[in-house]
Amino acid sequence: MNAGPWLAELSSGSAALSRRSTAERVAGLLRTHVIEGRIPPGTRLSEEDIAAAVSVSRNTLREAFRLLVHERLLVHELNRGVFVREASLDEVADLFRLRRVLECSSVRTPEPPEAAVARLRSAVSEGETAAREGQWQEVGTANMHFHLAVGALAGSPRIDELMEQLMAELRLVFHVMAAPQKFHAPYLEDNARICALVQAGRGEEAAALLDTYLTRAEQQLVQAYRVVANATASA
Amino acid sequence: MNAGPWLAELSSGSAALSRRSTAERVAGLLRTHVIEGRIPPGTRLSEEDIAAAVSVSRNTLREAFRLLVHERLLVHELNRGVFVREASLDEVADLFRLRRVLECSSVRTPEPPEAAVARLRSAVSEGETAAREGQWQEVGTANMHFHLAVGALAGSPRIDELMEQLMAELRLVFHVMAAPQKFHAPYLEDNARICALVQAGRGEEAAALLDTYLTRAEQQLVQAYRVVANATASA
DNA sequence: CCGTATTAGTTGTTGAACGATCCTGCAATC
DNA sequence: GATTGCAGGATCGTTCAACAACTAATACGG
Repeated sequence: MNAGPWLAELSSGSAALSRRSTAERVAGLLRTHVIEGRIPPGTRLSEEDIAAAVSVSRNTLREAFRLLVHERLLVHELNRGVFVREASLDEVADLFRLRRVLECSSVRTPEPPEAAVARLRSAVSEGETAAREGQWQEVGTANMHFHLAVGALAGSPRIDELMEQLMAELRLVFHVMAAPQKFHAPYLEDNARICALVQAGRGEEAAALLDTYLTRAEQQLVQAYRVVANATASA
Repeated sequence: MNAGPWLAELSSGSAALSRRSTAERVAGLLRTHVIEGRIPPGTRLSEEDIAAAVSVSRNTLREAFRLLVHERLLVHELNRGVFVREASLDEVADLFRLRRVLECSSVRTPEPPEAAVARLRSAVSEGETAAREGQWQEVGTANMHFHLAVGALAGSPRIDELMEQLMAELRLVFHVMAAPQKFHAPYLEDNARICALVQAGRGEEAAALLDTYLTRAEQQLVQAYRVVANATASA
């Protein structure tokens, strides 16, 4: 019996060890490509070409497509194929609406799990050091980690999953901007303030701050969007 | 160019006209069977058998499965097949947690779209007439319509979609109960009260009422769950 | 009685095939 | 000149058959 400390470690590893189907692995591959903007929004993903490129059959590739369509990274048009999503302004607004609901309510959680609070703290410091060193790309991912940690305060697997999806979509949207590098930097202070309020148990104030924060971020993003829209319209 | 007012009307109709793929139609068929409890939770869905039953190929059926797995009505175990979901108590609790977040925030929406408020009213009266006539099945669906309408107050397509998914799962969960018929009847009064508060613009009070409402419903459901768990354990 | 090897049944994945649908370009028409 | 109609080609939707990979159940041997 004698269960040592390696038991938990082992079971946590088993999750990673659990083999995944080919379709899931292909979906993972495509996901990173799409999220990191390597495939521009609006691109049609040819079944034949991609199947050949990753050397899987068309059928399995189609299963991978279904997964990513459900994650809203791709859109599927019958008899036309799948395309990298081009989010409209309305869709961006809706994304932020849901974000606001989830994050503000998470931050109000009376006694958030300590693990989530720790993640919040580390995300804040991660962002600060990255900013000090001028690594704006890292600031962006730190900011994402911050918001994922905010979602985790609710202690809900479902909300965690939703937040991951929202953040993935958001990263996709960011790529329409000309210089997303420094976008997140101004929000570092707010992140720290929100983190402090959460630790102090002042969830209501944190929620209020987060609400205005998200409104501002949305407006900034929408504005960047309009610029691009005008540029492409005049081109 | 002279675009008349019928143009918008026409384009709105084209959405309904959009044909659906075979996989989606099969998914729809399976969905109703699962939701209405005709296939008991835990059942394994054999690819071969079902493919033959609905006369589609295994590949197409697998696509349909993927859709329903993403809707959380089925679960997929690698190399073992897909099963009708058996929700654990934790999962039910998590479902209600998300429900509470979405519905309570929706009900607080400052100026909800009039169409949603109308749906709210009609759902209330739908439930009342069904109860008067003793049609408990109908009371259940009216109650579901009520909560969908609550979600619609936010005016967010995403939240609408989430609510539909949550309600579908909930219907699946209800089937573990012995007599779900009269389950919803006691909530009719609360529905009417919440509807009135929303129309009066008193969202905060409506949210508070809804919160206790959902807590009570969850506890009642969990209790019913325990009964079944004991019954199956002793069997 | 326990553990192991075998076997049967199911899922995972492939490759090819064919009909259905969409897009492109060109000719015909007003 | 702009719109309509019509090939032709390309791509998607779906099916089918086959085999590899895996699981679960059975039979076997200690």
